[in-house]
Amino acid sequence: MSKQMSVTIKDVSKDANVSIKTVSRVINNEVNVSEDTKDRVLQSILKLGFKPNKNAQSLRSKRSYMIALLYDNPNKHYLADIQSGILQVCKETGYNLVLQECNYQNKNLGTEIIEFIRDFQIDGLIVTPPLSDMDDLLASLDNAKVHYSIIAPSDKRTSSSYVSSNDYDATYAMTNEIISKGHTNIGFIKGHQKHSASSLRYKGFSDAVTQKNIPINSEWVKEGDFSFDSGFSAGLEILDSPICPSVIFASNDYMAAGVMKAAQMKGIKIPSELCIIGFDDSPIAEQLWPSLSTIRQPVEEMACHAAKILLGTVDGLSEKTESKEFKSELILRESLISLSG
Amino acid sequence: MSKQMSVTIKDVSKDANVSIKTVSRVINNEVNVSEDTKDRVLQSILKLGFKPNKNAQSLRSKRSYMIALLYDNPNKHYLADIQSGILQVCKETGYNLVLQECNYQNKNLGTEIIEFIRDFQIDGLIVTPPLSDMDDLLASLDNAKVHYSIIAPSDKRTSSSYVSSNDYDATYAMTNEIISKGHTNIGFIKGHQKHSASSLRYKGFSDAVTQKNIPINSEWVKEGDFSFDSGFSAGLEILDSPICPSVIFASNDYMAAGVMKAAQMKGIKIPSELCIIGFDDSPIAEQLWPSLSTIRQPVEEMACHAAKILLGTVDGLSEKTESKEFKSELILRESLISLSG
DNA sequence: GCTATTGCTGATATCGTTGTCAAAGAACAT
DNA sequence: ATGTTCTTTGACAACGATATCAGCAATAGC
Repeated sequence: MSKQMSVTIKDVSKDANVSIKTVSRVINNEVNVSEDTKDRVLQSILKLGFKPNKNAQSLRSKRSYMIALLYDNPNKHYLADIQSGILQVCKETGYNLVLQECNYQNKNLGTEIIEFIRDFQIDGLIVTPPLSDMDDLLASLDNAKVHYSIIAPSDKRTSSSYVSSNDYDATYAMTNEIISKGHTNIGFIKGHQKHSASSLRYKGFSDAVTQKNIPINSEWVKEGDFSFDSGFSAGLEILDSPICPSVIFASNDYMAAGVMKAAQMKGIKIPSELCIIGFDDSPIAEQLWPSLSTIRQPVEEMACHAAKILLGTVDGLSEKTESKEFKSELILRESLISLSG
Repeated sequence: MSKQMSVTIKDVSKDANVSIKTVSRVINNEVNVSEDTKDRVLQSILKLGFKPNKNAQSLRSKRSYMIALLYDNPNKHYLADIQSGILQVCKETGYNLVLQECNYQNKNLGTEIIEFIRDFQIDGLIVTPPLSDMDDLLASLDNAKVHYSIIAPSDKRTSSSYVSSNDYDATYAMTNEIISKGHTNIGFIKGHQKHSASSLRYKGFSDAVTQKNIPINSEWVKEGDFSFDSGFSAGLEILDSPICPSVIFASNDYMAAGVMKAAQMKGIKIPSELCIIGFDDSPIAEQLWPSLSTIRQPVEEMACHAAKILLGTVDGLSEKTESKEFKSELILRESLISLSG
């Protein structure tokens, strides 16, 4: 054991008394290897503790066994959930995950990413919002024949590999829930313009109220950017209106938390004087008091599925997986009650 | 441009009319290349858009230009900050970051990690708590001659490559701040046993009160695990005591948030009836109402520094960087006020 | 019985770099 | 003029895998 040399395919071939090519065949599960030799090779592999050298494999076969996560998202919990989901699949399949932080305003993003993929021979990408909405980026990727799967794209028809959630249906349903509790004065805080989810969520809300003939008061509709601070200032603005709504529906939980803080600072009691609704079921939703009613999206599962889709197209061994829309779930907690009086 | 072949060192060597070895010398900034030929080669590289193939480099030189982040930490914000810090340095140096989630209870962790490093020829590791406290793991790494740098290790003397924070000093100072505001009935919620930070933080607290001859009421000292839920239940227990403390100091912000929720559910007013202190200056600290007094650690900077240390030992080009202890900062917000009456 | 097909196997080239080593020329000392 | 050292350079092997292609049995088809 004085030599720290690692075991190579050559050592295995000697031990099993076959050619290196045959060992390679066994490793890669190729057909046309007799059961007999296959067993012999597998035994030698086990005996010697052989592990194929990934770099050599990559060099020759142009595959790196690495996928990258593309993101430009300030929501750390969201990202962490995405990462967990992907890592689960990676662990099962022996792939590895590389992080690639992007700036969606970067003009050269497409070329830079393609360069990155070439440099490291990354096998595939998982694209997250808001990058999933950048058609020109996706076009560059298509053009360069890069494998990728998208989480929550705006336009599902353009791409065959995606996972999405039913943002529209979710806010639509939640809005009806709000209305059923007797509320008619409802404020809404939109999310970041660049996220397709923002417009979908708003549309679900506005369609629901419009169908019940409830007017939308434009003073109560503000634009945020999914951050706590933007929710906080939007909340202050709305609560400064001459007449206040009895509910504010924010497009995510962080903004809802901002609204809650704004209300509490103004001495407005929640939920008796103001109900607040969020979106995402972030940990903070349950940690606030009163706890936030919100909408749960199975983010981790979605990421898991996205990784499976990607590896299905990239890896011959993995089974093919279909695109899928995930259903959201209404979570009703303390911050929403029936309108009193 | 019909052929999608990438430019290799061979093409460059032809274009510059030198041998491939000379091109290699230029790429790797080796000495003993005349200015003249160096310029010529650099020009050709630029002209042809040559990028060395990382897999070939790795295969031959046994370096992958990848470092891995080892973690087993449920605190997603903490991890996200760590990742950001490391990624900054990676971006500058051309390295890439691979994530490796671990289970600190896994008996074979050491061998599995070493196997992972061998498989992907990972150049170095950054080890985060609680893994940074596992002496046997670090011993395995030393034994396998793996390069690594540690974030917040328990015992700074054993390792030369680490970044740490002054947890003890920070809680000591904060406790004095609390006492200076007239409080003598102080509760404390410890963190996860396995984290060295937990005992350091508690010791800072207990030393400070003991020095002022303030007794520690064991009913007000609970053990949590850094999670919101553990803080919540510890909070409930403490607040069920016959006499309540006027301050509860939690070992991190999530547990502090749990205490706050527990208090608010019981109708206890914060901060007039109960002050709450956290640790970490997580985003939630500012998002709660009243906002949390806490202690800020420069986590992202620390991670940045840890990455620099690692690359200094791994990469000949990067400059050597020293281990460092980072100073924490007291953040005084609404949740701590002077004792009234 | 002879050719065509199929299944299994191995020799050798190859991927794109870096490492080894030797050679050529310049510079310097004797 | 000669030997020694230093600088600069290139030919070729090597890293550890996969790809190509050819060879050899065994089976099938006529």
